[in-house]
Amino acid sequence: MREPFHPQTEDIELAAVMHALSDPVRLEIVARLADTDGENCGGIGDGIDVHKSTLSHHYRVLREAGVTLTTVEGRSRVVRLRTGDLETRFPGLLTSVLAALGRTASLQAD
Amino acid sequence: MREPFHPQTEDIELAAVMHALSDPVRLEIVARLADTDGENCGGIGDGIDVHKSTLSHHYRVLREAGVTLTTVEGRSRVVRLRTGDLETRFPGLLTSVLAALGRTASLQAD
DNA sequence: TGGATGGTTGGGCGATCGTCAAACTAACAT
DNA sequence: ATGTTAGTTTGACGATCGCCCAACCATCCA
Repeated sequence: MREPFHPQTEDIELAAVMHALSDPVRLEIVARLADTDGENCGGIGDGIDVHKSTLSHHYRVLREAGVTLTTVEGRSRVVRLRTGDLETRFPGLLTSVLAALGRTASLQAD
Repeated sequence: MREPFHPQTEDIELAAVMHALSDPVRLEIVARLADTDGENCGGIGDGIDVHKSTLSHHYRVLREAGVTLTTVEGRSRVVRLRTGDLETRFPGLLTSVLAALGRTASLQAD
């Protein structure tokens, strides 16, 4: 399958990022991505109690807002936080959000 | 008039704050509050092109999320950013948002 | 080729959102 | 008392949201 759409770093909009991070399910996803060094934790819906299509929707919102990077690996997807891009675009923002979630940002280049 | 409802500092929720800061009009309001040392800039709708009731709605969202503090002064309201409370609850968050808006946080105790 | 796996897409549902308009309330001035 | 000023509240509107279900599409393995 084609690689899905991702905004360029400079096209990431603050309002879109804030909106993406305003939903409990998406915050939980982001928290888990932070736990696993920015990578998706094996199977796209690891214990979050929503339908898989709902989860797919949330992953899309995060991706299109520029929060995550989704790459296709065979028949599964790997999702990573765009830690570096976000730090470039909005310094300190993701770090403080992760801190608020009780996580630590593991800064790495994307 | 009665003083309106404000959440306690410890009751401020991340998702609510993120949601409050995910709308362009509200981000503009926050940016202007940051410009005027956290205070409302004379007249609650200073040049933002929305109806006054819409503006009132946005001020309520910000207040109930814990982003702003609204006090009644005669027949007008004074709105301030809850800079200190937010820094306590979610360190660095408001600062990075204001930086993203091209503003500087003027940290003061509320 | 066929079947299972992993995820997306589209439709539909109720709920919430941002907006405006109109009515209302409270504070001040005359 | 009357009017003005400043803002809230209520109700309505279309748009979007989060959710599920069903159908679909790719990929991999037999």
